[in-house]
Amino acid sequence: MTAKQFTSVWTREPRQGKTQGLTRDQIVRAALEILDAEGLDALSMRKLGAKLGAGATSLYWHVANKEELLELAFDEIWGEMSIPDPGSAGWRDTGWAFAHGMRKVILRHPWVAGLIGRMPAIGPNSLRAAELLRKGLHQAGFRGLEEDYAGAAITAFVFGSVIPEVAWFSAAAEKEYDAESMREIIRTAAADYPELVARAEEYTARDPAAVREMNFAFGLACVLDGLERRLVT
Amino acid sequence: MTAKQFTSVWTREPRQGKTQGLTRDQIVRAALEILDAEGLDALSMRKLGAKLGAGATSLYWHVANKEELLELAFDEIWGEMSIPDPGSAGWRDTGWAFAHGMRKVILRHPWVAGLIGRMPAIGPNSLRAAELLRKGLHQAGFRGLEEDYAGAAITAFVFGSVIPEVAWFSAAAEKEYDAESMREIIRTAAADYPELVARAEEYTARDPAAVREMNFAFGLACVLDGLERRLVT
DNA sequence: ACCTGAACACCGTTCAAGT
DNA sequence: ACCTGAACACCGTTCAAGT
Repeated sequence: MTAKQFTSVWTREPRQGKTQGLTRDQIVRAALEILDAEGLDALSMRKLGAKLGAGATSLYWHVANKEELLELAFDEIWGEMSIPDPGSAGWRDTGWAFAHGMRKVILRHPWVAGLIGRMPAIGPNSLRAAELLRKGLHQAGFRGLEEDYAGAAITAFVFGSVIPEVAWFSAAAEKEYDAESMREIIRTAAADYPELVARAEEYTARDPAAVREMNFAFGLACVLDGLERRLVT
Repeated sequence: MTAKQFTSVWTREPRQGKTQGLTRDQIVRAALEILDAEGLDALSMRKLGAKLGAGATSLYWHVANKEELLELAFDEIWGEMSIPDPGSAGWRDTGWAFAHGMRKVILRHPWVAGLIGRMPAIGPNSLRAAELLRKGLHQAGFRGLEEDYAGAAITAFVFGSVIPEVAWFSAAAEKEYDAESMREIIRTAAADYPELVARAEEYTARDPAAVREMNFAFGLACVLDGLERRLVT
């Protein structure tokens, strides 16, 4: 009945590595290498330990568990996002750059897609980004809860766009599916809905990267238009 | 080098259960019970087998692997979505109802959040829903690729909103974290960003379910406004 | 302070064997 | 046609023991 205490990597001091042995940074860097090269499912404590020339269980000295290690890795990559200071650019440009920046980071590190929403984004890099977005929206004129809502709308759209995007291309890539056989499956599965099939055919006939870009730009423009309208009235 | 053939549960006939033994339906229903009661991570082939009074490995006669079993379960729940026929309602109402319907389904079955984007949504229920959305947007006036983009914008927003929503409350619920200790962590982690902390305080001070509802409604209205504007001009 | 190895309690899946 | 059990190759994590 008594509620458990919530704890977090971000409010606990890392154990201090004087000079010897492993450091938390080293571990996170090695984890990122595995994640980038082989994906989320490929990261195991044993494999990570081996890569560092240590036993798997040694890692537990530096990190409470795998979940917290992933929190550290998750935050790390948001450091790559370059966001224009909302002071100089207009809020709409800031939102645009923010959304595209997030998307690029996720496409560069597809494994994050599997972590989004699973962990609190309260690491330093996540917070830095959140603060810049908040500042931009505040300058735009949003106040109080609407400041949150507006920011949530943008990030929700980005996450919801990019998660399936990543899943499709990384599944297709790592399993090397034949594109034509995928189309064939869709044709027969959706045989009852000819218009849906027609849409899928046109969609897949073009350069996939370009279509996805346009898809993203279209939706983002909708969200930003909606926000703008909420400011005017 | 030769690309692998893509296969799918949806285009393969289920092995026919004459009268005896397990059926695929039975397995999927039992899986859904475990998923609803205990969540995605709690579903294992062994546990599912035991629930059905069978060996874990018996399941592999009816289902190729766990992934395909999850595809079946994933599609099943979209059957609960009731969508107004776009013929009678206006497209904006259809979009609104569609988005809220999706959200409700996900909140009722939080485990789906972990599957979104991970599998092709080409089961019968998913397709039925997709077709209704497509029809609504077509009637609204969208044509060609914009029909896809408009639909993708709506679903992206819904998924991106609901995934973190589900993650937070289900993590908080199942681990029974003390709400005050979570606020405390945020306060110290975000100590450098007083405005961000202030936002979080206001956000968490209110009835969480109501705030999330408003958050969702706000963002959805933005997306729909944006779509509307793209129709007019 | 840091690391190790053995051990525990799990996984998904394959496959020869049974009925 | 359907199910079983043993087995394989893994997991994350704990903990007493080492240095």
